[in-house]
Amino acid sequence: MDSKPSPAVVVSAVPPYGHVILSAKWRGSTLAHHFKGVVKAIFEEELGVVDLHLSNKSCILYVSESDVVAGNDYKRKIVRFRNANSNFHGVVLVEKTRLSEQYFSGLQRFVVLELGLTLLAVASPVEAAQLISQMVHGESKENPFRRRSACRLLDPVVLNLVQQIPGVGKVKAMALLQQFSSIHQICNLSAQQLESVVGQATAQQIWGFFHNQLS
DNA sequence: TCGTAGGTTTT
DNA sequence: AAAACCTACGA
Repeated sequence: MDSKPSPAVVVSAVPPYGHVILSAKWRGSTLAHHFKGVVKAIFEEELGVVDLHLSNKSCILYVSESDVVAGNDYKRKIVRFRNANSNFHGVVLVEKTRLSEQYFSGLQRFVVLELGLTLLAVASPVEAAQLISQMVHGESKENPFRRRSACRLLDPVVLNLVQQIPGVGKVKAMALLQQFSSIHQICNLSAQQLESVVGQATAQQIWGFFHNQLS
């Protein structure tokens, strides 16, 4: 069921779950056509330089094969895209085809290294639609397009285990793993060594947790 | 899952 | 003493 009377007023640029907002110029395009049945498209006239909004606070700029090959000052466009959407996670979706692949590494250097945006390559509009569908559907689950607050270097499983130690919460678990990197290491530390990271009371608690056999 | 009250630890 | 932290509880 396509809902044709979409609201004329833009309340916000964040679509409801399972939907994407895309700029009106995509109406009737191959890309939009392949959303059918998987994600719902809401067309919006004034989206500025953005092509597509996802509800996970991401917005997408689509760079087509012809944009790349013709050099259509897409760089200027990407810069405007980045500047206009500081609150969102900017993703540049580029068509990497036989014709455009020779320009890809240059584009990659520019988008990722210089602008700090995410770059995703697809071979065709159909593939782009599939990828976007996956991004939309993966929103509720963990997905690689979500902004991560914590640093990715710490294993979340290990982090959780360390937090099971009484007196140790998020902050101290992070601090401990930053300094000692493994549970195995932490459990062999003396209370004095632990005190270099954590306070005296907590150091005792941690040492006790590993060494006091509770009855 | 997220925010917060209330008690404890750290500085 | 103030700031930071931990935990448990309720929306």
